[in-house]
Amino acid sequence: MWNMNATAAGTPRARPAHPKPRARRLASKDVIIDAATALFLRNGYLGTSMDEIAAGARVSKQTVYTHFADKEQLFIELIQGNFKLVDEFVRAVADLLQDTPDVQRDLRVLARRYVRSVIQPPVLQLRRLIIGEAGRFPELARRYYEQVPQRVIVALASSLQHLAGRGLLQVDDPLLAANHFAWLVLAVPLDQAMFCGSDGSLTPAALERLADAGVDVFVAAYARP
Amino acid sequence: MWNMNATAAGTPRARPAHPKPRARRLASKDVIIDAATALFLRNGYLGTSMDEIAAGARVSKQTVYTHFADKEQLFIELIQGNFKLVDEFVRAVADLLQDTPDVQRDLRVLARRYVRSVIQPPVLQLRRLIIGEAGRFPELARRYYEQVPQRVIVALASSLQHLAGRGLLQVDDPLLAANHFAWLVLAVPLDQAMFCGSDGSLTPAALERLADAGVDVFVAAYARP
Amino acid sequence: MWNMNATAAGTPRARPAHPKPRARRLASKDVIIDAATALFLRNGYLGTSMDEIAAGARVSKQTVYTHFADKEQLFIELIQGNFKLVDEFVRAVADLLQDTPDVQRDLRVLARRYVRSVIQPPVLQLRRLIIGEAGRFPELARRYYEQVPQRVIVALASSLQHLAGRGLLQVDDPLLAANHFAWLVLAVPLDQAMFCGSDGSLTPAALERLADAGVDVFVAAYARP
Amino acid sequence: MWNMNATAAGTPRARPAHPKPRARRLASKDVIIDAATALFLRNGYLGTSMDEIAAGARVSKQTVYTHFADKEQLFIELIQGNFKLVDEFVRAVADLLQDTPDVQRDLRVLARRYVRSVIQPPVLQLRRLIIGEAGRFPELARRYYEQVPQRVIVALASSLQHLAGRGLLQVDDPLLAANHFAWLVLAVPLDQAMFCGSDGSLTPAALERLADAGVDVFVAAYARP
DNA sequence: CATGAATGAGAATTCATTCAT
DNA sequence: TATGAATGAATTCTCATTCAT
Repeated sequence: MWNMNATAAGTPRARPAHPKPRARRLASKDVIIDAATALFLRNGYLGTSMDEIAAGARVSKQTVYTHFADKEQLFIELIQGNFKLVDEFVRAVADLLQDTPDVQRDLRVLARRYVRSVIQPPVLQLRRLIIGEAGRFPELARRYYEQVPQRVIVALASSLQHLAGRGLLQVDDPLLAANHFAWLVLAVPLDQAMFCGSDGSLTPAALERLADAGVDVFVAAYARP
Repeated sequence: MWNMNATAAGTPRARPAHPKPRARRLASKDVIIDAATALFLRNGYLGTSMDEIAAGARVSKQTVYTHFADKEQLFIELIQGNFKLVDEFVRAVADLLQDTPDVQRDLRVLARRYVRSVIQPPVLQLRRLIIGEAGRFPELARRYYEQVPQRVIVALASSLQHLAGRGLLQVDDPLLAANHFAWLVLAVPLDQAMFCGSDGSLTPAALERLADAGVDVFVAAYARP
Repeated sequence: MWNMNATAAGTPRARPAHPKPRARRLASKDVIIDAATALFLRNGYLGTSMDEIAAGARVSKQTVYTHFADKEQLFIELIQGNFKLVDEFVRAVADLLQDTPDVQRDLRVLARRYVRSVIQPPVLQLRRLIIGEAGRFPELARRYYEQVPQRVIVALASSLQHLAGRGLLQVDDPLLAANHFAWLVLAVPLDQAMFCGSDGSLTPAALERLADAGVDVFVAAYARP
Repeated sequence: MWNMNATAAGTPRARPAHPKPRARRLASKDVIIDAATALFLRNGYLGTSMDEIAAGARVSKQTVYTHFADKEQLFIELIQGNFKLVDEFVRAVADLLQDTPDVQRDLRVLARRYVRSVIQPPVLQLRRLIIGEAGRFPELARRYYEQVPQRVIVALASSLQHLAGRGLLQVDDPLLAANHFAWLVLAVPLDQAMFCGSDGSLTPAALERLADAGVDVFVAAYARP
């Protein structure tokens, strides 16, 4: 199972300092979040009932309401708990491009990691879910946009600017350049995944080829002449 | 209201030979589709009730069921009726690039038209809706992907290949090049629109700037040296 | 298919004297009755919808209402049309027992014919249907009781009285004796059939054994000493 | 009202230790069953709506659904709860015939009790209901047949065999003999009741005369010569 | 903190019946 | 006579939420 709260959920269970009540309390909240996440990602907001969530968490319905004011709050809290999914990749961006001797090679490495980190079922489902519920939760969608994909773009922009400073690239608008890089690399498989699930031709090899091709276009356009 | 069955619906209303019943009969299906479309686009599949649809169409609920077997069929039929939205743009692609003397200028014209045709509320809402319901209607999402965005890509690819034949571009993989063009031009505003609705900074001027910048990158990478 | 209106329905189709309209008129009513009968027998009164009947008769719903004022009338008319099912057997009773030289042998013959004529799917279904709807159509159930099973009892009683007159049986109350005969012979398989459908152990051989045993008891009790 | 869960339902009401909630909790299921039973017996399965049941039990519709998965389950559970109706009579059979000095007299006593226990509105309604719904609930009908009427027959057969062992009757096939006894005694009023409700000529005196006459025929045929 | 029972509003769908052609 | 479209009321069942324990 894909547990996006692995870190948060694992901790309290791992150290039962206060033997039962605390452990149980935290556990039940996490259990609820896990169950709800799985259901929301699969069936959407309206397609998921509080009954199903309680049943999935093996908890009474009222227990769900003890932890979350209502369905909306549960949904919002749960979705926001997944914003940290990109943290790792964002950290990697700077490291990778910092002092590279070969821009194109390392951009390829970065591109492949980028694609790999985004094109995985939970991330894609989350993206579909948030887009689909953007009408019902506009604020949430906006926050996701800013804190997840945009944070990656900002990190990329910063690194590209650094490379430009080293004279390796010609970058006038770093944010725009970061967007061009990101979409040249990611747009094709991501768009396909949005509509066709994971049953398309998205083999790892195909993803790498697409990423490489995107990097080549980027370099051709942005490399210092 | 945004009526995607304009052609079909318009005819009988324009020709009220048999005053009422005929008009009523033929009209009711279209009226239902119009009402349902507006509601589905705004509130999603589960967020829209058959009662609301009937009320919106000023028709009894059973009349809805006389025309459509059930909610799913209504949804599917209605969504598929919107696939023809891109027809016009697809036709324009070939015309625009056929015998252009200035590739970059005409690619810019095309890019602006492309962005303008996609970044408009009904198209965006439809895209959000289909992505959000891709789990519930996978087949429908797949068909949309193939018949709407992919058809544009195929048309673009064909035109780019033509330009390559004329020695104006260097294109090895026309489909990939078409994708690069499309996403360089469209991805930034489309992605933002998916999450942030139309309340972002998507002024026409900003859209044109983004489109132009995308074209420039494309040309820098794909122009014959 | 089991068409209990075979005689009535067959005639008009067989002679299309007035080519179309008359034939069609009569035909459509019969077709409706056939379809409705099959459905009512299988699914009961409430379990059968006018839509299904119209569909089964390949006729528009309004056509059904042209021939029958409403669902109740259709049901009543249709059920009453089946009362004549026993006519043949009633005629046979008198013939069989009139001048018999061997009472026990001919009572056995009669008993077997009786069981055979009752234990057949359409008759059983009709019986279940009328019993099940006796609360909704009490008058209809009463009429059925009098015109179908009671007519057989009356016929039997008359024949038994005749045999008593010939000094072959000792019969004080002919109707009661007829009932005793009928139920000794029929009750076991009929009761089982009411509850267990036709999937019980009601082989023809078993039916004959039961009938014979019932006749033996009857003769033991009613034979002139 | 005719409450077949008398035992189960009576206990909590009689002992209101925890004043309300406990009583309410346990009671509600029984209250629902009582209301549903009355309605199903009167109007049949399809003729009874869950709304009516809830209203009859003065309970919200959802409360009905918390106790019973769906209408079918409610119906099945409720019907099966009535199978124990014959328990008392089955116990009486053995007691009555065990050491009788006068077979005919005690068979008459038994016959009258038998008729009286079967020819009473709730039993008759239940029988009609199950026969009427045998198409929709074949398994339920089969179980009823085996556990209610057949259990009586088996008990009767056992007692008849006992009497045969004492040399008072001549019984080759005890089950068949039991059936003959049961139907000689019961068939006439039961068949009439199935079709004509309780408004027929089924006075207690008439029932006794019929029962006695049936016993006489049985004895005439089965008494040891 | 956790529970089982309860609720009222509303979901999709079907019903018998009628109207205009 | 026969039709297709339309209706309003009713169907079974589910929803998010709350109460008393």
